[in-house]
Amino acid sequence: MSENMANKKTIGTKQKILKVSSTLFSEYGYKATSVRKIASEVGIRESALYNHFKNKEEIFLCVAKEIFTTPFSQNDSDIKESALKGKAFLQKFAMQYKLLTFDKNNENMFRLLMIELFQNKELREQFMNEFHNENIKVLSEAFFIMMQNSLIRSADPMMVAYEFLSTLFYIRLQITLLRFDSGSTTNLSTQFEKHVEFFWESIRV
Amino acid sequence: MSENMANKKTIGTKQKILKVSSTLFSEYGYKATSVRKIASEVGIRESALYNHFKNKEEIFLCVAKEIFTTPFSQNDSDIKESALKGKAFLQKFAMQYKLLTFDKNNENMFRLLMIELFQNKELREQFMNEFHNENIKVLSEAFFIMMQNSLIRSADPMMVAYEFLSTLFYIRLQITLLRFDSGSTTNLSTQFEKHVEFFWESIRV
DNA sequence: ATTATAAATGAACAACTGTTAATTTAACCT
DNA sequence: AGGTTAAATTAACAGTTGTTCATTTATAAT
Repeated sequence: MSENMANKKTIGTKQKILKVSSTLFSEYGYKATSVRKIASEVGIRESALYNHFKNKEEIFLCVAKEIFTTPFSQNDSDIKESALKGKAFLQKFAMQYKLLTFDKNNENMFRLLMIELFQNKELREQFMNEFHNENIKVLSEAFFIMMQNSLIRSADPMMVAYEFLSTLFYIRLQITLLRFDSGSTTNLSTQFEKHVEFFWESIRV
Repeated sequence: MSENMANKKTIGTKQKILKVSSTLFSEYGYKATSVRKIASEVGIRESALYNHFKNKEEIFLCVAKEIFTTPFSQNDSDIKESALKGKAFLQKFAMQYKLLTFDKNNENMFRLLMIELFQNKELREQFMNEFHNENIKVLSEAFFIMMQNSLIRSADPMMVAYEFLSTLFYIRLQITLLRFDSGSTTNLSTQFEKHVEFFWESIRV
């Protein structure tokens, strides 16, 4: 019971530190975010941070770990099934991508990723693996199945996956940029759907 | 004569400062690059920098100005002519994009752009205007002409331009990331050509 | 009530930041 | 040779950085 309560309180401020840090890091980047700024927004002195984290970098690593917790993951049997639906699969995939783009938390994480991409080697590798390769894998499996069932014209599935994914990424980057300056994204928000339409017309047999 | 020589010397170190700064900024970003580091790599004391630039920001702005000096720019008559060649136009465009990607100086500038994209509003706007809109304009004009001449299937030219450009950007980002870690880009270097091939098959009538 | 433990505080540290001032060095023109 | 001027140096500033340490405060268990 003692541990429970103690933990509860600890986790309370610890979580608060992570939340505040996440916001600050994703706005100003690692270097420009000072431990004093974090502490002041949490409501404690900077020395109190060190009761919860070894140092600034540990805080950052904890925040960065959340970047790649993709909320949607499809297992292989799912893919096999939905890939048979052809266009509907692409629509679903693009819609999930769109949801991530407009989700407040994911938006912050994406911005943090972009800011620190060239500063942090580990982040770079994770970007390649979990952001790129993972999506390419899912997509190319789906395109392969579509080709087998003659839903789309035959080509290198990985190539097709690359083409489909790259535009999604570019749309997301542009939207994130616009929203960072509180700009309107009404024009771009339908881009995901338009992309699927265009792409399907490009590959369907 | 006096002014000439004096200027020559001034421009000598001034240029050297810009060159060194460009390298450092594009590796560590603005905040993490100190004036002392710049000065030491130039071979002077940090106070001597202020004989050439008002402050650190002015150095950065001078460096940043070079980001968008696109070495290739096509005027309207050029576009009209080469667009009629259809696929060849896309190949030429992609090849120029590829050259920029692998050009040492442009590579640094691109990295700097990515690093500071979410830190500098002016850079963000310039990215949108000169990096995105400018290319979209050229491409959509070309696609429009191709549609008029029934070289490609009819669609919204800007939409098609967007689709074509986004993949080029994504390839460039990936190559720049790999090269930053001295990774091999042999797989990706042919991606530009593959993209054109795939895309042309997607739109040709 | 006493004790044990975790969390927060205030103060200080050494290192680093961008920038300024006074001064010296070096190159050029007359 | 003397004078002018730009460019470099040395030294210092005030502020910020991440981090540590001794101390106090608060919480929960015995």
